[in-house]
This record gives sequence, structure tokens and C-alpha cells, in this order.
Amino acid sequence: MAKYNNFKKLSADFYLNPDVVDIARQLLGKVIIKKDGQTTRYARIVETEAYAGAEDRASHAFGNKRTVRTETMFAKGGIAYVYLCYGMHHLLNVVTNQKDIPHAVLIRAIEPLFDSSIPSTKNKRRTGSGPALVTKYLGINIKHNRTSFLSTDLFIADDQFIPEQISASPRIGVDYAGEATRWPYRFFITGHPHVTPSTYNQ
DNA sequence: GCGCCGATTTGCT
DNA sequence: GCAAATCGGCGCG
Repeated sequence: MAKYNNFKKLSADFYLNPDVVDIARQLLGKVIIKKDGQTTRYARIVETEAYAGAEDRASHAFGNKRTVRTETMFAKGGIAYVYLCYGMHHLLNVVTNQKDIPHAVLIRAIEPLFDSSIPSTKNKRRTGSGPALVTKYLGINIKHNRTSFLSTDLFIADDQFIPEQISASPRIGVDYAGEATRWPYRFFITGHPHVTPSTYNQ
């Protein structure tokens, strides 16, 4: 078990980068920390997708569409966009860029690093391997929508981990999005066992 | 190991 | 009415 005392919390500036695709790449290898009472969970981000707002047909906010759900993405970068997918799964996104620019990065897969309540030997391969499993593992739900990543109970940190190799591919489940369907906005740590299944793994 | 299907909110993609 | 940034259970063989 590695030590986790070298975390450096990502600052507000990180989330204001106007290049959401760049942020999606940079988030690979970073660590999400979630505190919930006595429990603290640490998970390394191994797969992300960029959603590039108004010009991206795959984004909920395509054409600057504002609804009760999408309004979160129009806030200033540095908060969580959590929404209910298929009526039952919560998905976690990182909102980026300035206010009124609806950029976001979907966290698609994580590798659990340490959980004080679960022996590491019981961390199955599938744990955190899929966007709905990410929120399930971290205990994130609709109540965390708009939570700041500068808070103490939910934040992202750099522990100097550098992914050996990164791959890109089209995003998953956005076949309706026309030209944007093919954009290589999905990023993952090449060959990482917690990336979503191998049919998607290239 | 595969493919089909149901669950169930949100916004008409 | 229906499809969606999904997952897990079931039947098959």
C-alpha cells in the first residue's frame, strides 16, 4: 500500500483552463478523495471523456441548451456536475472553464487505492470500472451536484503519478451525436485493468 | 463468454 | 412516446 501524504490538491486555476480536452487528459492519473464521516476513499482516475459544450452535439449543453439539469455545467469551473443517467445511475463530471461556458469532463473509470472499510484484496477488478460504478464506489449521488472540488470532503489531487502511456478513442454511447460521435475525446491509461471492458479499449 | 433485456428520470438529441 | 454520457441478471449451451 502506497502512502498518501503527498497529495497536492488541484487549485481553482486548474479548472479554468479553456481547453476541456486538455483537462480530460491531465486528469488521468490524478486522485479523487471523498470523505464521508469516518470513511475516506481514494481513487485514481484512469478513464475520462471531454464534453465541449455548445459546439459538441454529444453534450447535454449542445447549442447552449439550459435546462434544470444542464444549468450546473454553465457555472464557473471547479464544481461537480452529477446527473441521473437512464433513470438510475449517477454520473460524475468535473465542470471546467469560466461561467457560462458549459464544459465538463466525465469520470468514466477509477482504480480504488485505499478504503478503510474494505480490505484491498476485496477490491474486485470491476470496482470503479464504468461511470456509474465510479459514483457507486465513491458514494456520490445527486446531492453532490454543484459540490466544489475545492472543498475538504470532495477534491482531486496530484500525487506525482505519471501515466506510462495514454490512449484516445471516440466516446462511448453517443452514437446520436453526428460528426461529434467520432471525435477522439475519450482518454484512458493504456492497458490499465480498471478501464471499461476490452471491447471499448481501443 | 456472449447477447438480450429491464430498471426509471429527463428532455425531446 | 421514446431514446438516453449504464449496469447487472438471466439464459444459453
